[in-house]
Amino acid sequence: MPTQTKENYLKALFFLDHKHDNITVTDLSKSMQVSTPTVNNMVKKLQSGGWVKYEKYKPLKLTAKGRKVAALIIRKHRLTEMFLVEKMGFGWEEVHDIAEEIEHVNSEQLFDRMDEMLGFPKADPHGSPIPDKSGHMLEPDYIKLSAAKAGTKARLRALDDSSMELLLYLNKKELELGMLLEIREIEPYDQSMTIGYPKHNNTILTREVCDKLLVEVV
Amino acid sequence: MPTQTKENYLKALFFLDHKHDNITVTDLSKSMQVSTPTVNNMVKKLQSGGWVKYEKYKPLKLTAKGRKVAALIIRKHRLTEMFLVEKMGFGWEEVHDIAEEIEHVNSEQLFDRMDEMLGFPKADPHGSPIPDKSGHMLEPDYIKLSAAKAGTKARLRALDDSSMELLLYLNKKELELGMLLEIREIEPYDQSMTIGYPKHNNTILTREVCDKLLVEVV
DNA sequence: AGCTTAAGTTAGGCTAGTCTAATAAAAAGG
DNA sequence: CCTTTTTATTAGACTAGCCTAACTTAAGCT
Repeated sequence: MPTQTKENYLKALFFLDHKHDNITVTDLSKSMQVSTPTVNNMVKKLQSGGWVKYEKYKPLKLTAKGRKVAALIIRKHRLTEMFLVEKMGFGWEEVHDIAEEIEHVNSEQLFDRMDEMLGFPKADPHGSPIPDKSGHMLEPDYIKLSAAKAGTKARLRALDDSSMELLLYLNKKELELGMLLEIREIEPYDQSMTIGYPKHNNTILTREVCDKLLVEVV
Repeated sequence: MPTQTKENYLKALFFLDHKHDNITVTDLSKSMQVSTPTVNNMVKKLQSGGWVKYEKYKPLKLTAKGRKVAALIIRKHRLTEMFLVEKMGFGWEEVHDIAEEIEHVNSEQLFDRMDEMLGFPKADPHGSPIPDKSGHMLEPDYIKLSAAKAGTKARLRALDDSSMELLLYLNKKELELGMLLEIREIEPYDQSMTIGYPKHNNTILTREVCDKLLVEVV
């Protein structure tokens, strides 16, 4: 069992792995908000534990074991977020920090029970997939709204970033997961989009926002 | 904000405070399962933080501030236990260890929400009182069943010890909080009691067990 | 009261996780 | 391809928590 700190490093590595192909010490240090020597020191320990493959001056790689540990923590995080929203009435913008702490609780039973009570959900409140008990997670191939053409109809399925700021912005715009969006117009100058969706017929969203909305074209 | 470790020391001090009048370094070291030098070192830090009053070779004392911090953690612990039992279907013998971890989660909202969902309970699943948000807790003056006379009718209200072993034993005997107990007979030789209660007319409980059952005479 | 035992304290050392400063290797760019 | 810049590593130090061994103070018992 890795310590709580090590679990956080593994989680960060897991996420970096899904973006870049080559994870550098610097990437991880930025993601963990610690100095590079700290990361250097830590990856050596993570290697001794068999969670990471590390060779001097080479990119970092998660081992299968490390990837599984990370996925199971993400599972606990996302189940917790879903539980907080669905069973305890929290808003989707309030749950991240709480889940960040509860994800380290050592109790299979607790999370299995949440899973059961939630009816074995496949995604968390932000649309991110929940890994199964063996650490596998299927990532639906949603596209960014910003990549869709004018006239497209698409359902909002997930967010590429669940920062409090974005979530509060979407709350204000009354944009929710599952809603059907229709791209009415794309402004050629700045790629901002005019979107229609329930209760909002012509809302303008900037490129920056559309980049973070993952949709399923219908 | 004390660290998680310090919170555990304060909690232990709080409980010791309710038993002995003079808390010694040795008491705390036994309760925390660490060496006396470790405790010695820690109480100095707890003093700098203003949670404990400490003078060399003198008994340890919690300050008002320390007592409040401890009570609030106990509040979080007991609300969590209650939530796990009432809202998530756990058995009263399963919840201690999980609550031991969740009690350190830093979110007033989480515990307030539990409190609300539970209807502001006054006791946890083992009958222990739940401190209020300002750290105050009223302890009902239940008596030990072992202190009652033959013929007494009393309601089981709380346990003086919630070890897994006792809880599993009580499960086996189908003894639950709130049940009306009637002392049919007390064996003079070993003080074991013959008790009647729902579905069990003549169960013998040893002195050791009766010492841990807190009742309200009716 | 004086000696013995128990309890508390100090000293010094260990791991986990962090840092800064200095150095070494790799990558980038003329 | 050689120099500069960026990135990675090493060295050494610090805090939080823990330990054992040695020593000191307090308590307990003739």
